[in-house]
Amino acid sequence: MSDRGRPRSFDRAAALHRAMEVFWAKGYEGASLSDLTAAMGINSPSLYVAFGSKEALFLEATDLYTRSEGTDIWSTLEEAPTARLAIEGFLTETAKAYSQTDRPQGCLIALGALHQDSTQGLICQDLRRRRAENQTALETRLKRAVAEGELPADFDCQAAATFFATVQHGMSIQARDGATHAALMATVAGAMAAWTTMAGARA
Amino acid sequence: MSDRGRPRSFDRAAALHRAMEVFWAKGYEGASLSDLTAAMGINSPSLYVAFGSKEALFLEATDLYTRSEGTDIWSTLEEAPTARLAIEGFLTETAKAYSQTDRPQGCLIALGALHQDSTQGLICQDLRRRRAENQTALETRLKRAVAEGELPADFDCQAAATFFATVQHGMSIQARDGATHAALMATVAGAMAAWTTMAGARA
DNA sequence: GTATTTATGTATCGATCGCTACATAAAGGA
DNA sequence: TCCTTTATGTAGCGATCGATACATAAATAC
Repeated sequence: MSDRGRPRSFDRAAALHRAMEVFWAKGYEGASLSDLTAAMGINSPSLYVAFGSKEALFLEATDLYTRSEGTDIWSTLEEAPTARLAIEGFLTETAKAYSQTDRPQGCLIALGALHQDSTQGLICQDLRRRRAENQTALETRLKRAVAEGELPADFDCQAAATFFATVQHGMSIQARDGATHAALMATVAGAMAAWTTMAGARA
Repeated sequence: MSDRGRPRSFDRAAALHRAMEVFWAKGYEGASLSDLTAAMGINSPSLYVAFGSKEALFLEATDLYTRSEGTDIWSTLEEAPTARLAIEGFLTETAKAYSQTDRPQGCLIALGALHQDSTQGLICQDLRRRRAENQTALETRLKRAVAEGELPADFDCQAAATFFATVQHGMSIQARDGATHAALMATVAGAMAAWTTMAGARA
């Protein structure tokens, strides 16, 4: 059914990847249609036929971001044998990813659209949902550690998840300010110093 | 000399305060001239005569922000008797300020303009400078504690300052996501748990 | 072949962007 | 009073915003 008509003359996946990079570097409102079409190598009608609107393109770009850029960070969380190594790996991978120089610094999910606006309510809402999901993933991993006996029963998983998620968000701003990998790792060390106290303390 | 001509018919300081709130809520690029003039209760020519340009208005607004909203946070840092209380007070005041519901959540300095752009290079640069100054203030306070013997001589003041500054930046995003005062205090507790380890450890 | 469907390139659309020209109003200086 | 200076309100500047109308091109269906 859908293979009728004139075939698309550009690589949709490649164009989406370019769009993701533009949104990542400039944010939703900072990325103009001119920026996007120039980077994607297409004209605006092609963009609208293929993706629908700027808003839809952004949502699809963030989804691609989550599936591509986020995997190293979040797979570490799940696969590490202990919660401590999971958190440490999660933050270490974050430091590595955020300081890569061949791509925008910091996280698209964290920095893409922070200022709520009537015209971009959906965008802010979607990014907030993704941030909340990430924090939930942290909390789930910590709860698993409690259930497995690695952490004490009175360990406040929600508070700890909030803390580590907040640290990661701060690292996005730090990375945007040009922080080196070493500087980001200083933050990771600080966060893991907190772990030592949190995991060792008893009520 | 300057009291010649028709006198200004609006309160310049009050108008600047309104402008600050608009920039705070919407960011630099998200705040349009229409938004600003509407909030300030003036027409655009009055804005340009009184403030010069949108860019100059923003710079003046951030300066006002630093002098007004930032004092509680940063005075605590200087006045607290110990470094531990200084950091704890600094973060506690941050949690209180960022969760006020009668003003925008989070920090103007942290969230005002994160995406560098050809048209707003000065804005980004100015905010980065202010963020760097804040981190330096933290580092200076910690160095003082080392000099006074409160902290060990091998305490890594720079790394710790980076960590606490990053936590505060993360709290801005957390606050923008609607975090309650209690949620922000969970992050503060995490950061202070790090302090316990950092200040207690010996090389 | 013809009809249908979808994509592309050109050339815009109306709306809004930051900003300003212009005439007028309201003050002090002479 | 008249001149100069500064501020205000109206009205609109050129540029750019996100998004489309339109004719044409290129595929399948029949």
